Amino acid sequence: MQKAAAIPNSSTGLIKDMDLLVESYPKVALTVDCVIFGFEDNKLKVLLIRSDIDMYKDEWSLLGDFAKESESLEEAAYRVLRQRTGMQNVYLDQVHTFSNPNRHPGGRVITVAYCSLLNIRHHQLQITDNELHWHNVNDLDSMAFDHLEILTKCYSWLQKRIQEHPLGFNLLPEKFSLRELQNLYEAILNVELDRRNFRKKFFSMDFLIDTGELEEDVKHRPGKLYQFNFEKYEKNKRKWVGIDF
Amino acid sequence: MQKAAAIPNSSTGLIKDMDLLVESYPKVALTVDCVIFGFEDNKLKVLLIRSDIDMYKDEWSLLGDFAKESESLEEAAYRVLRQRTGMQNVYLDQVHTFSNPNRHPGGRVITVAYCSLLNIRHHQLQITDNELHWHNVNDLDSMAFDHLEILTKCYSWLQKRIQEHPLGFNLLPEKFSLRELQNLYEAILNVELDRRNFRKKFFSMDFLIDTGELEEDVKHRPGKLYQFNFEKYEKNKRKWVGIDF
DNA sequence: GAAACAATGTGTAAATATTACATATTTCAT
DNA sequence: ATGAAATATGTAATATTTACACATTGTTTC
Repeated sequence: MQKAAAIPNSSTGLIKDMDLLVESYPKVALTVDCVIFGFEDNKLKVLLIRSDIDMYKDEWSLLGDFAKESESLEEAAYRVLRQRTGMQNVYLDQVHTFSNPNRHPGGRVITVAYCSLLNIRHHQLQITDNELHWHNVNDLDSMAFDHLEILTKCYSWLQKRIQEHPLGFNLLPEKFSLRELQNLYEAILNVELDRRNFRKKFFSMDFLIDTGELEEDVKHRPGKLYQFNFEKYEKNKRKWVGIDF
Repeated sequence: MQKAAAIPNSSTGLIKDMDLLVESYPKVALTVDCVIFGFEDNKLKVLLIRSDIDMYKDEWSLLGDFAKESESLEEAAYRVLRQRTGMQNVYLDQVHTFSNPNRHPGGRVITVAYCSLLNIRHHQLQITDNELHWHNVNDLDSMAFDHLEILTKCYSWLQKRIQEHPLGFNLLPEKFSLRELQNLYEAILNVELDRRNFRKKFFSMDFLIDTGELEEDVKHRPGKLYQFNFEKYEKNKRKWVGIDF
């Protein structure tokens, strides 16, 4: 059922019937894919699901879904997060859109990749559900569809982004030690950092709140526990990050 | 003509008929919009076209088009650039995807914004064609659709990006003076920069080639003309830009 | 409970990068 | 020849980053 292209108004040259205009062009299926990062055992993790597609039956894939008729892609991404992890108010950011015509075996499907950061402990993963699994980001070398490419892009994005904004806090528990924070940065950036300089840098940023509490159940001298001052960060981020969007 | 949803294989739970799967979800029209930046008279410009949509008949819009059946969005964006400016091998980068369900009056249309940088002089704009026009980026306060939002996003993106990568060279003639380069940065970042420090910084980056030539037709002492060493930039960008993608 | 251990917590000097600022040089216009 | 207006360059002060050493605190072991 092919509709005719919109016909410009003969006197003005302007298109009046927008519906006809839009209908006359090819349409595509649209998905979102969430790259959900977590942090555990000093390793950066990503939440994956066993592929439900026959041709990728031995592969893992990102958590995604088709966009519904009248939701924005951001809404769709939040919906996927909520449905799969049960979590709300999770950090989420759009990273890139993947549109290779052959990326999906079922036809033309465009996907918009979102990067999400959450605290694994807050998320009650049904371990009984062996369809979902946290993977070490650095151990993956094959995934369904073009998902490894998407993951790689989001990982690079995160590495860059975490050096400009303190996103890492989203991956940590509410209260954390400086050592945990440093382990997180080392895991994401794949480098070793100097303890003293790391500490100095974070204190100079001035959005760590000393809770007065100490670590517990730790083998040696317990470290102080801090909280992230989200409020202060929101107020000041323009200053210390430079021009940004 | 509604197709049934894909039926999982009863024994494995895996989906076999991908076509059915994809067909069973809502589809959307897909466009690319190119934010084409240029530089002239020490002002940052953006190339816009008079809207051909009746409801936006007094507004300007970005250069865009619907994606064809089997081209990637990047290909579509290059096609738009080629068709509208006649130029090839132009700098192009994907910036963001806009998906507000109400952003287009004709129905659900997703658009992927690309940022492009080109040298206005290389581009033979048909000035007779009053449909196309270079606008001062900072003078725009209203556009068709959500194009002002898209432009704003791409402009912020450019401001950030130009401080990490020397993209600005794409906006300048092949040979340029240091003053022109500085004017460009000042126009994009909307700041005044110290001449001496600017010079020092760029020379330390070490991809300016002294052509030995001087400016001509200039009122006072002519400045040296430089070329950008694209080769060296490509080889070294990882080092001086830090982690990036 | 004293000593060894293994972390945390803190300070300081050196190197590097950024900022602020001044003077000499070259060409054009008169 | 002179003055005007830009280019070209250097240097000191400041801020940031890096490298590195020692004291402190709580745990474990004997």
